[in-house]
Amino acid sequence: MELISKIAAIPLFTGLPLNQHENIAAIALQKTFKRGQTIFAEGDEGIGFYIILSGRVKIFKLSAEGKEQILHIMENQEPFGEAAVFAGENYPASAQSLIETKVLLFPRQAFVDLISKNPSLALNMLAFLSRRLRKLASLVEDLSLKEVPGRLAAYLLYLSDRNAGADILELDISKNQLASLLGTIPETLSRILSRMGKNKLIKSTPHHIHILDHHGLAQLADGKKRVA
Amino acid sequence: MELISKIAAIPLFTGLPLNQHENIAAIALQKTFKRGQTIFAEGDEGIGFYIILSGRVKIFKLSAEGKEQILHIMENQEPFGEAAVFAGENYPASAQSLIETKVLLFPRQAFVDLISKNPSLALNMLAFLSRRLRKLASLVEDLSLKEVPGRLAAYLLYLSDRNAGADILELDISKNQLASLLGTIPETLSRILSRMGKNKLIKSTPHHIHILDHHGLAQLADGKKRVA
DNA sequence: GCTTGGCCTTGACTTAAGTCAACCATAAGT
DNA sequence: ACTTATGGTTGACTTAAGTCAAGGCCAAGC
Repeated sequence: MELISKIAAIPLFTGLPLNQHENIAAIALQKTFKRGQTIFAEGDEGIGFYIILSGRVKIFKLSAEGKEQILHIMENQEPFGEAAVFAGENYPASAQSLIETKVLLFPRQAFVDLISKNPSLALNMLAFLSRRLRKLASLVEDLSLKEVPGRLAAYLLYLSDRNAGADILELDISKNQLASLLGTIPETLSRILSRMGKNKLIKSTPHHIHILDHHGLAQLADGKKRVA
Repeated sequence: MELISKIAAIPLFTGLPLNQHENIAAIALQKTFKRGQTIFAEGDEGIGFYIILSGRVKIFKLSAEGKEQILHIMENQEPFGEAAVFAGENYPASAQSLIETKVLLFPRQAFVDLISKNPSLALNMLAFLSRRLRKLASLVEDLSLKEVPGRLAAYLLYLSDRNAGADILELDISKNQLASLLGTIPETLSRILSRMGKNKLIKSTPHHIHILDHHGLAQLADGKKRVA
């Protein structure tokens, strides 16, 4: 069956005995969300966790006044909502699709049963949670210890790294969303992009950013330089 | 042996088959750190993870200019440094003892072996990592979406909750450290404590904070009010 | 007793980034 | 083709919180 081959390709499930893929497929539910749909909201009961088959999802928190802080942007075959499965009973943040998105939903109890019979699945999950923890720790560091130009520089270098050091980056999220990911607002982001442009660090167009000076961005990212 | 009974009492190890406690004890190393000692630094090779037997440890990040952001304060029987065991190979943040501290160190590979043979240990660990993830997400939320008075109010209420809703809180960390935990600096913290005092929300003394108005603090914490 | 050094507080000043508001450009809908 | 959103940019202004500097307080040590 087709679902099994999809599951076999998911990093979280690599290294498992092959027959386990069937068991996993047996408990998974396929779901589709259109652009902008809420998958779950902070505080909702944690019915299970999700893996993205295609599309893109933001995980975020909202303030009382409606300001949004994005914690992660999930793509590809990444899992999300796991924290609610293993601790507490509700989701610690909200999830919304940014574009049309297909996911697998793994109901809580069935997945816990599965994991308690598969040590290597447990270890995979531990690795994923640990990586998530690292990313969040680094977000805290950025928010607390860097100013916005530094955060942006770090993010651009991160994108470049993910694309084998490419100089031309395609922005897969809107600049509004990027501002929210960086913990700022669109106006500030816009001003800083333009300052970076004047400093010949980057060239910004609506959907792409061209990196002109990797080294300069790196200095910005770790606070060794400022942008005029 | 005494070590085994200590291990049996640690939350991470509850629900395990009794004979496993011996195996756990067999791989644990006891260590003692004096006040102010570095247990590991960000980027160090992750040799294993720790559980606190007594004392207090801060987990933190440092900026280029030396500003510090505390991610967690660990006490009692809490584990730390796990992220380095299950993903990546180095510690994502630094750890330093705040007072004299005794820990157990579990070497990486030995513990991974143990966990892959004990599903309930794996599930316990998943629960701990998930809770850590929640706490970090909430720190991000605080840093990004609340101002300092709101963060402080939230922290005071959290302390009060942990003490069965007590009104008189003993500060177990210095105000300098508290400032670092809240993502600010001692001067700002000091000013805000004094503003809260003038607003009859709290009464601050060197080592204690007396909560006068729970409701008012709660409103501050979720941005429904401000402090003059 | 006096001195030293943390720790904390207070004041005067600076600054990064947020708010408010106007405006432009591109894409979509009638 | 015109209108309407939506996303993005720019300018003038405000503000929370940081910096720099001075001073107070208490405990530890000579």
